[in-house]
Amino acid sequence: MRLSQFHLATVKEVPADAEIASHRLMLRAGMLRRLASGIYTWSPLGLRVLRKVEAVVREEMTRAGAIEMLMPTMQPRELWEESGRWKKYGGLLLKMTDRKKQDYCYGPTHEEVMTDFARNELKSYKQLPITFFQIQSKFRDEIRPRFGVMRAREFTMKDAYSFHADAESLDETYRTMYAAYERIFTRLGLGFRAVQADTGDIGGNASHEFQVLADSGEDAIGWSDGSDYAANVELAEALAPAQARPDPDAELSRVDTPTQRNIGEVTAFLGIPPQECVKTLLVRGKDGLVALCIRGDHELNDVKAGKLPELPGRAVFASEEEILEAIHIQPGFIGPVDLPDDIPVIVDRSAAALSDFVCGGGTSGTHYTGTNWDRDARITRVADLRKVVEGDPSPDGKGTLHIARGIEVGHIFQLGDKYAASMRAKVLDNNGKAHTLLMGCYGIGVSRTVAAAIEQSHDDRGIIWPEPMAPWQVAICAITGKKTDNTAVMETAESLYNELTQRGLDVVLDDRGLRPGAMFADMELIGIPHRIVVSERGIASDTFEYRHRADSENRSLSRQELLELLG
RNA sequence: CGGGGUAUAGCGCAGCCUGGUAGCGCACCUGCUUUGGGAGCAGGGUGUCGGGGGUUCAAAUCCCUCUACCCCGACCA
Repeated sequence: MRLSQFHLATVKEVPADAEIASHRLMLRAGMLRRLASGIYTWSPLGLRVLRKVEAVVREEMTRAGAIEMLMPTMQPRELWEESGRWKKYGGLLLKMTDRKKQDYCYGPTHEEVMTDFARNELKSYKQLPITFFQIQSKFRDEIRPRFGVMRAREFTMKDAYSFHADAESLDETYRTMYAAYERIFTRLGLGFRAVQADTGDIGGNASHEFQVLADSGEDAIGWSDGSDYAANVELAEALAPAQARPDPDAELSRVDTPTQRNIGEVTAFLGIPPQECVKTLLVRGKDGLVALCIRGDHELNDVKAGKLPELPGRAVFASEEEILEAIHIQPGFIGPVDLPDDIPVIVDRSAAALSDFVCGGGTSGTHYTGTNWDRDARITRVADLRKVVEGDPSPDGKGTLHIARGIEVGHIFQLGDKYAASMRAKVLDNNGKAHTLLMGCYGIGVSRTVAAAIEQSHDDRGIIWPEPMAPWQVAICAITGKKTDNTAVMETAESLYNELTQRGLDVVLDDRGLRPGAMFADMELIGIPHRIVVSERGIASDTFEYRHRADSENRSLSRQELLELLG
């Protein structure tokens, strides 16, 4: 590619609303243009990168035995009614109506269409196992799109679906896909970690997320330093403290805390550490309010809480009005001591292990000290309710947990018969008997992966692409200089360009005739891994100036050395 | 959806409080000079001041309203 024939549109200034490095740099490099909230145009430069990611994904999926196909973005309501997700999927599902008043949605995922395809195409166990995949646009009407393509509403996803006669086969393909994902993210040059994950709304059994490690990541993952245990904190189990609860030795007494409503204020006021406090959170249960008690220094894990049998599948905090109506205690002063008997009290393992603790006093402006379970307060049940924190013991008993931030770029699930059963997708076994298909699904956020790579690899000058993702591997900058006769420079540059291209390298020739500083700044901003400068100076000494994007020094190389270096 | 904010040239912003000729930087166009780290000088404005309504002799500015976007919290590739 000759840059003079391309559309490169870098900018020095960026829109003020770009918050994170990848979004800022994608805009500055001119990879993206925002069309509407969470909806982006990929410029020619951006598309080159997107296509590189797609190519690696496609290659590895094919290597893993998956077969590419393409499903529509528009999906009829009937299929989503069959699976029960037309309503259940909620506001994320963008719905629309055609001129005949037929309802459709823009596909946020393709389990329904895929299962419909499978039940029509697959008749016999002899066709199994089989895995299909596609790379295609999805639309999810996110409540709050942000960070450019990191959390866009329209985005590019690779989604694959496998079909099986039995659980062993599903498990085998799941492991194959897991390995394929490791290969994909490794090949793309990303620092990532596979972690155990919650199955969320998609449902099913086993599930892993592939998280690119980056401080700006929206997910928190817990990993052990003593084993290969790693899990999304939504899922990571918080074990009960090793030591048994000490016997009570304090009297229960009520102290005035006139304006101290939260743990920070109460602990500062009473001069005690937060781990000696119990906070009581009221959430909406299936039947009235439910109290959740956790230690003052811990945070509620709402995914774990949502799975409690007392809750309707998700944890939603009760409003102040609901609380006042039900128990006549102001939030901030609620404790387990004075709760009405019809409110279940679910206590986190760590909170249950406390003695002589501080909790809400049950009347405005007071707290209890010296509180003890059983003697002073009722426990309906002890459960794992909190988020794991740095320093917790690993749930597998080996090592200590650490918390890292991650960007979820891939997610694989064993769905089992979740969709096949409701949509009656069956095949005949070797006895001619119909069996419901088992299913796995495997997603990669292709466009998000582009942003994640930048998040993980950039500096103050711009993007530093891992070579397999770079829009071009090599940039040749032709410095034509002040003399009118620059034929020598251009001829040398073009001959080098031709030679490298013939060797299979993806090369861009910057023949725009800009000043050197402007060329260098552009090539650094758009993150080209290898930069070669062709100038009169170099021609005079029969060398090329070379610099890798990650280096800070130039190297002077002969043509032969250069060719060897670039392989 | 709750809370906070913004909307003026392609981008980043000032002007608004205290109503009176639409402005700055970058980018862009023309010319000359310049050419190894985002060049200099001179000239050029490309605008429905987000939309609608109101107050006023006069509205970017004051009032009402609508819309869009952004940030902080509940979703997911």
